[in-house]
Amino acid sequence: MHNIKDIRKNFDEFVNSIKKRNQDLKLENILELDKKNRNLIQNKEILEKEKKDISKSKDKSLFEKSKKISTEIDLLNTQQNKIKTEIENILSSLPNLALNDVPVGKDEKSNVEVETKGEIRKFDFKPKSHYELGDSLKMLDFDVATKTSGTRFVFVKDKLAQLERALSNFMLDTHIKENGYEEISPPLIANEDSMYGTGQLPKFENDQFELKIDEKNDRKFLIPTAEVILTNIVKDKILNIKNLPLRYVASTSCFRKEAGSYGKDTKGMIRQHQFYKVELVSIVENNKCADELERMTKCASAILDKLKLPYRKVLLSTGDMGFSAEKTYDLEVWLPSENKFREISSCSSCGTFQARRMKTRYKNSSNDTEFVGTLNGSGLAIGRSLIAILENYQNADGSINIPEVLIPYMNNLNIIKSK
RNA sequence: GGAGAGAUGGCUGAGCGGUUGAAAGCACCGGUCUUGAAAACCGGCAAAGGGGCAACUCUUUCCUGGGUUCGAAUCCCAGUCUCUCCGCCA
Repeated sequence: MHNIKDIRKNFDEFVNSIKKRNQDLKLENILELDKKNRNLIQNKEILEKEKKDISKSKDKSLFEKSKKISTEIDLLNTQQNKIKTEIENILSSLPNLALNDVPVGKDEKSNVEVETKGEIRKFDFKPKSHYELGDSLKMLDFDVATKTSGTRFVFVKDKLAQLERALSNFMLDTHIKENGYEEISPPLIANEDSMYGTGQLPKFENDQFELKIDEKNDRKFLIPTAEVILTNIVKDKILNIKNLPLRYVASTSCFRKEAGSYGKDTKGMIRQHQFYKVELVSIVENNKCADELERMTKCASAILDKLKLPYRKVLLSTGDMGFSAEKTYDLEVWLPSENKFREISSCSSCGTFQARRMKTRYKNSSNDTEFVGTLNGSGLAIGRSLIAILENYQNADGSINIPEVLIPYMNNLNIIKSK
């Protein structure tokens, strides 16, 4: 959420920056609405003052007049509320502005590779895809998932299910012990307010699974990422600067409709309606976002280092970033079967964008109230990690070696073979 | 599902229909004292919005939305949430 005052002050600049996010916007009338709004506020305040003075004076002869003023105020109020909602509707649908060091571009083609790490393995046989491997191991079952649930679901079974658990525990342990994150096991359902706070609503309602609960007002959604629930921990709060930064980690299921991705990644478990993800969230003083983003990305990439998976780090362009982000690094892991890098983590700084929506503030060193900075990142997506291990650690006979760091989490199993 | 209780500033917690934006305590900030710290004492300390270059000033806000009243944190109605007890259940 942007501050209307800032927009008012630097309108042209604002329009320019928002255009970089590829928004076709109808911003022309926001200044006009703002002007009207402020006029109404001023008129209202005059009347309110008058009314207040009358009631203070306790002068009975003025009571009738006060009544009249009340109806006038009511009138102004309805007018103002209408305009205020209009302004809010516009503001709440505007994406965050990109930082200056973010490459400008329409889409992922303008992303900038920052670094490549790890060794891409040379196979002396044709590497199979994860779904071929999973199928021959009889440990990934898409057909039964289709039967019980529909497309874009999968049954992970036996040793691969264990591997999935192992990945989750390994990542959690690492972030807790080495990176100072606090472990949270959160609700997987978020209310409308929280979804608004992190920016999933109102614009991306179509991507969300909404629950039918027998309640009148409060809408509930399955979380598309733990970011929603972890970030909203601090909703409506004024935090003590001493407690910052707050760093949370959670391993949760995530639920996405993947609306609009028809025909994309339909094979395998790259793109599912439900998947596990270990999520990192940081709440920081707003001038520390940039540093925290570097730190967070390192925390995520360290997992790939430990798993000895080859990957590259990419700085997303203005057109490829998410709605709430001001700067985003993606980590992309190498998938031999596709012969390319695929996203496995996305780390974003949102600046004060989400904090404004959530009303999360802190007192700075001179005791002024300021909005916090929020960041979130995957550390990492579990499903895609599983895929990456299957494909990168496969042997010619279809068996899978277990990455060294995971062996203790697999009860010392070091290879997965079909029975 | 049945029966009660409650929702007030960063936190805890008073509150009478009329200088209550709100007592008190804690926390926080500044000062005195101290070699330093602590303690003690003194002072400051809500947020959002409007106007003003500024000093400053005005308005709104005591869960939310209605209502009564010249005037509502305080009275009435509806809703949301929280807690306690009973029942049921992982």
